Amino acid sequence: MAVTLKDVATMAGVSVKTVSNVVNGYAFVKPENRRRVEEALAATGYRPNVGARNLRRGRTGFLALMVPELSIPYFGEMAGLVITAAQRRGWSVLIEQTQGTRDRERATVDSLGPHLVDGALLHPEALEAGDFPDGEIPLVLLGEHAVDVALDRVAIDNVQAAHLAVSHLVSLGHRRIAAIGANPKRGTSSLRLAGYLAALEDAGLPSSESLVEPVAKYHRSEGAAAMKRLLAREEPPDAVFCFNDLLAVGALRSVAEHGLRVPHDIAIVGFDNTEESAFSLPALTTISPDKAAIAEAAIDLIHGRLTGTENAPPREVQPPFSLEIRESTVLR
Amino acid sequence: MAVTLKDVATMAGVSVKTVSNVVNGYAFVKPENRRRVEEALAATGYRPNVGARNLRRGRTGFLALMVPELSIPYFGEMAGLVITAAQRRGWSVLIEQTQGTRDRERATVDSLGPHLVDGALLHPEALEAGDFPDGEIPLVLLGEHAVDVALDRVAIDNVQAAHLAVSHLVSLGHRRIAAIGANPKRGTSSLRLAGYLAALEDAGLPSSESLVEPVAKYHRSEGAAAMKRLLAREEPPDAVFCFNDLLAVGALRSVAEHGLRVPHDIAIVGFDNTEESAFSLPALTTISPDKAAIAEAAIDLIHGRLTGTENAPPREVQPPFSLEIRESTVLR
DNA sequence: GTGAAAGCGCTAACAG
DNA sequence: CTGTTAGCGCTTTCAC
Repeated sequence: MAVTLKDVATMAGVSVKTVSNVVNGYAFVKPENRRRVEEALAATGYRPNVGARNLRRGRTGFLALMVPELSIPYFGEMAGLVITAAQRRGWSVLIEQTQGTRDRERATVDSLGPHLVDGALLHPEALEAGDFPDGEIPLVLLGEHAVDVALDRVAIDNVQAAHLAVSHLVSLGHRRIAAIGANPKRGTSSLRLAGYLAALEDAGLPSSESLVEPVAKYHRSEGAAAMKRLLAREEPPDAVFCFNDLLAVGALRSVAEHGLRVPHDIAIVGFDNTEESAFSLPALTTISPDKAAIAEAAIDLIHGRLTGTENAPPREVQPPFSLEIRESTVLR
Repeated sequence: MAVTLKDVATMAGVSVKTVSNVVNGYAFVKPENRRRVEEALAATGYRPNVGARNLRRGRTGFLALMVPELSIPYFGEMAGLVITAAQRRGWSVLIEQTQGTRDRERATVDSLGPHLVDGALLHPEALEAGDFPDGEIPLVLLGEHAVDVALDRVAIDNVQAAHLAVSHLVSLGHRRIAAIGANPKRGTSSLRLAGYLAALEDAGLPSSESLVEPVAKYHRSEGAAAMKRLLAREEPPDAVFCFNDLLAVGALRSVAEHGLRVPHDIAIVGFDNTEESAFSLPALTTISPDKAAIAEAAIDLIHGRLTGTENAPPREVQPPFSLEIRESTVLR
């Protein structure tokens, strides 16, 4: 069996309290006792029972991170950064996958008691306003989801980012700029769509939705299929703004299979700056959100709620982003 | 404050035990009482305190998964599958990242008390035999790491897989087959290297290590750099076996930048069949381990240790793998 | 400075 | 069938 505080106390000939004091770094312990306790600690290889400690303290030491799918590069990268950021505050991270379905998201959110985790970072895809539990633990929303709920939120300015991406295409002289990624079923993509339309309008280009290709999922295969549809049109576009890098990678493939070249015949811009996008052929021009800043901000928000002013109004943090210009729009 | 079992009991006018029985689905409860308890449960919105329950039961409901980096596609995909497999057994998964350094791996492994998690799946990169703690909780090793320690282990047959990949290249008529990925500092790549060398030998080709390019990390940039070195040689290879897909993707880029074509001038094979590899240009021929089977097997092993015969000798499971033939070796 | 004792919320005996 | 009673291992009053 595992060594308990009591075992150590008996061995050192002191009370549990004293051992607890030593273990928790309490300063005022008689040197003599401290020495004996430390010896016993070392001899037994004592390790605190985190569960018991947390039961007593009323915290768990865990944070939950809810994402659609870890196999999607953006979420894999974000999860890695969140884990790193959480670690600095002494938290371990528990990951839940929802596949982006409302059912799974609701089930996950419902299971998040204050006993299980101290807080949670949510990347919802389909959750609606009423689905959120009443603030037992601090929740932070990640990403652009448009749901209207009074929670802390961290996301880059998606409208501006999309605007920047499309303006880049405009400045390169493209006139028929399509978009891949609108998703009518979910509010998810509305901001990027808005930024796209606004940029066209600002450029004096016809900003209808006729050049917008919807997709069901933000996966490579959907990007490829959408690009095929675009290329089959009477007047194919001369540039495409994809709502994420995965879609853009798929689009790249369809363009190549069609015998056309990027960026000569069609320019392509992605979104997320996943590591993969720097190595595709051609490398993708893409919106690069400061992912580390997103992770840090989210962890800080949770930490703030837990320590400071519990009932402050919801905060919204917008980390910086930039446009990473690569070969898919500008040939080196 | 959160609702406790006691609150519900008071409200329903029964004892905690009865409420506990209802909550835990114990069959024999007087219908009348059951009804009242269920009402109270619903009225209060009671949710069990997992921490307390586990403290009592001596289990935690958590499993740890240790990987180098979640942003590496293979690990992102594996983590996703592990979480899914664990969920079916009622476990939540805690993810720890080590960057593949021995220090961080050791720190992680040391922190894995029986109080924190019920078991752990480890994907060590640099850990050595003596670094493992003495079996307080069931540990399962993932991947080909060559360390010699008496633990359950799940990995495809890396020697055979590498052999298959290289034999494919041989059967296509290639004679100067290089390898990218040997890593002298770590034992990690020794099996794939062995398979590569064996395949060359079996084919009657000179199997020296002269065509082997070492890398420090299995990242795209290292693959690109290694391929550059290969292309700068007096006699460049006509095919390359990369020890993972990331290296292969990097290699693909260097070949393109060099003005050569894959597979016409150089054929390339990867390893892992990450989703990205199906969409690179050209799509990668790659070894495809059955990742879902790996995840399932690992979870089953932990489960087995926890329920069944604790002290059975270590088991080694070798899930199936296959060769996914794509454009980087055979033009469609 | 340190010990004794209470109890965090829950489940597992053990009576009844 | 159900109530009472002990703890799980820890931290925290509160005395001494």
